Amino acid sequence: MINVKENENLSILNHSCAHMLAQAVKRIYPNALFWVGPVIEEGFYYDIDLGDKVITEDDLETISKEMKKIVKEDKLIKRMELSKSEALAMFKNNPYKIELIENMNDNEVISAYTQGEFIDLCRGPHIKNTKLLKHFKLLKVSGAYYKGDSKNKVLQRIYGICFETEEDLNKHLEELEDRKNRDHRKIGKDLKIFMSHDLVGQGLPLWLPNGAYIFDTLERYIKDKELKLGYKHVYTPCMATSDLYKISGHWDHYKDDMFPVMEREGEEFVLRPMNCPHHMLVYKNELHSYKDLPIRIGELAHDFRFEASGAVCGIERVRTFCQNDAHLFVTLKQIEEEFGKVVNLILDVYKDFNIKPDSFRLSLRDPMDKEKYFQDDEMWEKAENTLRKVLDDLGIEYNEAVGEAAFYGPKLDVQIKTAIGHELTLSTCQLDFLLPERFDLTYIDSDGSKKRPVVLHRAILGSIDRFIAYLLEVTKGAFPLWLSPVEVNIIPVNNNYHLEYASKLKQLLIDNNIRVELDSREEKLGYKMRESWSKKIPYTLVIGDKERDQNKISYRKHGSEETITLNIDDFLGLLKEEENSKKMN
RNA sequence: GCCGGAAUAGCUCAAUUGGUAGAGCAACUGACUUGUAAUCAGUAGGUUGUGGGUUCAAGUCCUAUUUCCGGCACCA
Repeated sequence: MINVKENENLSILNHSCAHMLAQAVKRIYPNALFWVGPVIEEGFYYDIDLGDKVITEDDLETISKEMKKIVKEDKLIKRMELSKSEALAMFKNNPYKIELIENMNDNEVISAYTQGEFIDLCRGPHIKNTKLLKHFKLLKVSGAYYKGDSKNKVLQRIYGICFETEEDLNKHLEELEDRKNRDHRKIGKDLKIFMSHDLVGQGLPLWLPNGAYIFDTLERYIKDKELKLGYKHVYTPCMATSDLYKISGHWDHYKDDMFPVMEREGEEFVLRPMNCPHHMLVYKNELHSYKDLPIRIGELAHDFRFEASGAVCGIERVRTFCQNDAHLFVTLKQIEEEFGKVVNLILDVYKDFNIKPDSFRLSLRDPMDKEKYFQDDEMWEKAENTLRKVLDDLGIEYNEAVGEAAFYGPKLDVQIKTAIGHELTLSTCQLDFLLPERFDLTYIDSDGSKKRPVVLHRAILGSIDRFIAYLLEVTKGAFPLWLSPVEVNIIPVNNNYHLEYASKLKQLLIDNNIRVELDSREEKLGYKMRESWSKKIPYTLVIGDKERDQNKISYRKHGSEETITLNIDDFLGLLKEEENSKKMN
């Protein structure tokens, strides 16, 4: 996928195209007031105040036509430089531009660009004339909060993209179309992974047998890894009294994003939005010696969050989800080593799934945000520097994101990009000095004194739900053998002659723990092959005279047109080997 | 939640300006007995998301609501 921002020529082209869009909008809506029109990874947009007017898809057509006219007019794009007072005078009718100008330094040279009758405040640079903007497309329109703050009014935002050639533009539009076919919602429906129903509710997916198999297999996979690394798994309730979250501090931050309180016999209960408080109590259940630490408590835990209706998306963002959660209780000295082990576990798992993350993000607090983050500068700096050091030592490339930390501590987030371009966190590891304080957690140190442990929160697969969404998109539903709900599909050439042998084969595969189906419907072979292919079953066996008489099997692998004939034992060996290797396609 | 758009058979989609809701696939029945990406014929399938309203007449217009889609905001 193209990244316009990383390509200097394309950036200039798209920025100029944003100006041309504004010019066209101004011609059609003379009262339009313009805010900003930046270049983004996927082209450009312009935020516009049109009063009560709302731009529709139809209006995009009209605006596009006007833009094409401007291309034909071949306006020269000229730069002019202004003093601050000249700029203020020139844009006096546009309060948005005035605001931008007022925020500039008094002695700064302010530039503006003109093309025909249109002028826009802009740093530049731009292309020479509008003729070069021929190959553009307006893509979508939406409301966007002024300055990105939901308390502000909504401006009209128009998105578009511009290329140097017609071919580049068409290629990009095709890619956009192709992304829709990789969307986990489409694949999840086609392959019967999950469903939803109005009567169950928004963001509450139902896992169908295929999806449930994948879900369960991932759970066993990660639990096995964790067991080997000394994790102990627990089961804790999906609910608790609201007091638990008042102690943890989550209540103050997130009560509006939780399902509302259920009250019975004078007690208040809530569905849990996360598991940290439960695990704190598990730790607190016994007295701990420094010799016991680190203690690693894990749980595949179902959580409930009342996500904003506009945020819910397939199984990628839901209102009930299963976290691959764990809390590591460590001494100060163990932080670095344990954090490093978590990062290594993440890398190990990513190797199994061939995951190439978009970025590693070190999420820091915003020191200005006194409301979200607990106030203890020393604690924050210590925590942030520790994470930084471990990442540096491990040689991991990362970017730092101020204001992305949890309220209780900084974290490492592994970011991925979905097929339709959402940036999401897959794995996370968070350092926390606060909750041990809130829950008064202690261990007895070697000198007999009580000490406070530190907590690492971590999720490797993140939420199983989101992880499956990701897998659906990168594999397009063609799962590796070990995760495939059905591994082998047997098709007899002719039921009259081959069904008996095919049935025996099926039983043999079942006895060897292979997930197998036998398609004995009275349909044409070609028809059944097509269906087996479209269900993305890894191995399709065709069983006829040859196989029956020689006690063999013939298979075709998903994605290949080659037919291979093998002895049954060899085939079983092949399946076992492929399953164990966890090889991705 | 905010700004828009959409909702028609299990799925993918049709239905001129308001005038008898259709097709393909899937399902079912029958015929065909087949060696690798759709055999043929037939049958059935719907209170057009839901509730109100306008009209002689509503899938189509108005209204409320639910869900979905595209963004924005949010994401412990």
